[in-house]
Amino acid sequence: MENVYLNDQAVQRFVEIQQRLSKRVVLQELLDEHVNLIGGMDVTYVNDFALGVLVVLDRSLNLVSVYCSEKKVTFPYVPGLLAFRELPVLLDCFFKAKKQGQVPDIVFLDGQGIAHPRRLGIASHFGILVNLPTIGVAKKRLYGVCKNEPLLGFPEPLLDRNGDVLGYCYIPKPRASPVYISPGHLCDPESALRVTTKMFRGYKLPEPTRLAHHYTQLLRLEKLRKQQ
DNA sequence: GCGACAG
DNA sequence: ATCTTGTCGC
Repeated sequence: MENVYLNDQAVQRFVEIQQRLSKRVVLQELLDEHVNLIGGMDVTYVNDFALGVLVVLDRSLNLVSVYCSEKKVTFPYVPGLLAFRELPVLLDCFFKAKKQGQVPDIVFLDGQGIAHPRRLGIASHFGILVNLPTIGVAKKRLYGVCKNEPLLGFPEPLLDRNGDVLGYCYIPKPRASPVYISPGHLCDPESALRVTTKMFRGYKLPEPTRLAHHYTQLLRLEKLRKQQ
């Protein structure tokens, strides 16, 4: 069920959905005092299954809770269409948290926000669907260019073809490759940078996504152990 | 036509 | 993302 191929017409259908949704993305200042409960999400894969995690942290970055979900994968990985592959399992995690009355004030996702060909990376798409501020922190670049190479602790603007700032390329740790920070929804590039730089604790990734990735790997080991 | 291409 | 060991360095 994983060998799903998308022909050009199918790709175009999803691209049009993104173009329509991207008009709903709101870029605005996000105040620090509105960031108390912090969410972080990630997804891993085991054969045909996607395993998702939502971690919730308090403003001191202490872990408050972990929500997880498992879904069969029904969409292939296509650069630019990542959200259609990962959103199902992520939304399920989010709804579990919501049922517990534990909705984060902001959510960090592993991937791009508006630093995307149609300004609708997975962080923006998720933010629109749940109506929450989101920030995307990706380990690789997808779209946009930097004028210079970033230096440790000195963000370098990530620009689109018109010179508009999409986000920032940033090296949080010595000898680490940069991460790409961009606002998803209800946030702007400057706020995304300011809030995200407060989330680093000595690792390449900010605590919300780093912890989400950690729990996702634990789930993966558990899943592999059960089926062998 | 040739690269680039989140996870 | 995943497949995978050792190794350099603090």
